[in-house]
Amino acid sequence: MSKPSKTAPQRSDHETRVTDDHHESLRLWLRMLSCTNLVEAHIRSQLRLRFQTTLPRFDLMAQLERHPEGLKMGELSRRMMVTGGNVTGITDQLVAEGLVVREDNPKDRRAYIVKLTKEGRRVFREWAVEHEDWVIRLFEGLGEKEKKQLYDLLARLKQFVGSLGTGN
Amino acid sequence: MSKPSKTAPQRSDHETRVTDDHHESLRLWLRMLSCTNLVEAHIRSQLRLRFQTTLPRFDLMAQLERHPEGLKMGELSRRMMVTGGNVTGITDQLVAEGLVVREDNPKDRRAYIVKLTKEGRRVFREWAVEHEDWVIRLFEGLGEKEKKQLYDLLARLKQFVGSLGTGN
DNA sequence: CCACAAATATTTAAGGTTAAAATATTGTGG
DNA sequence: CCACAATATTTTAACCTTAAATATTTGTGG
Repeated sequence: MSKPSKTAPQRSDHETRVTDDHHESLRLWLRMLSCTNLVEAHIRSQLRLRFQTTLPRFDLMAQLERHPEGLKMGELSRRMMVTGGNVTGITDQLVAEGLVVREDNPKDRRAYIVKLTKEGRRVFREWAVEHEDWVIRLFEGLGEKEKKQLYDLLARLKQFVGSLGTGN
Repeated sequence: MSKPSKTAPQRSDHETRVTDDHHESLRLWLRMLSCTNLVEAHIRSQLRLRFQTTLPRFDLMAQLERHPEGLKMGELSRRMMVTGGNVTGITDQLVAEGLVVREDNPKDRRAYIVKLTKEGRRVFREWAVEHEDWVIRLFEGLGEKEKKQLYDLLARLKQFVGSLGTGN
């Protein structure tokens, strides 16, 4: 399907098809990237305006909110899909702001357990409600059915890309 | 739950554990974000390994390649969706590397015209071929029809989000 | 012509990001 | 017990990114 090939099919062959596919995938990727950038820019801007915070800070707290038992630095780094050194810096800030704590782990003194503080939980719950509102508004251009379609297509993409290994 | 099983692969990204029915848009957004991050990580890694360059550098050159007449700094910044100060730094590097030039514009001495050099065009053409190859492999998990569906859904999303204004 | 707003680009300060090196702890085989 | 690999985190250097402040030039109304 969709290999109509407006060009002279005098030799409709492998090369032609590969070339078409290249352009399709590339255009799809660029569109996906700009969509994500647009949404992300909105959210960053709102986090800054409304809560004087940043997306990585928010993201780290969101991970901890889903894991009340606490997470190690390395777990945070994997879940946030950033490198470990990065988590160190962001955690330092949040500790300084009193929103998270590093708890010593007597079982393994290499690894902390990072948790939200009481204040961190309180603050994050407020933020999360408003954050979800922004997201809902940003995706209002799609209907229920479209959202589900998009969700499912992205599931397939994610699974495939994830299966290719971390990318050396 | 209190014991982090070592065997569980644990997808480990933005998307884990948001299973409430009423949070469709949020889940969709988190999935979209992690898809984009996965693909982007692959590409950054390859650009670094294969060409010792970075995504912003590559992106700037890609914009110039599509506009042989040259672009002003501000145009680059809009197309790349980054702030102007950013483009200054990346352009400085590429000029130092001999891949782009700032041409003085006698019509308006506020604005340069930035273009690829001959060497820049040569190098970018090589890079672009391989870059397209990476992208097509990353999206091979989707069929033709699925790619088209995804492309169209993202078009709707992009148009809607774009219509909301810049947000601040 | 002149004052001044608008447009363009750069600089600055603060923070996010990475890969690689360094540090510290744990576990294991000999 | 000891050497040594594996694990967990931090540090470092380089780069990307932003928002705000600073020139510089252009255009316009008076």
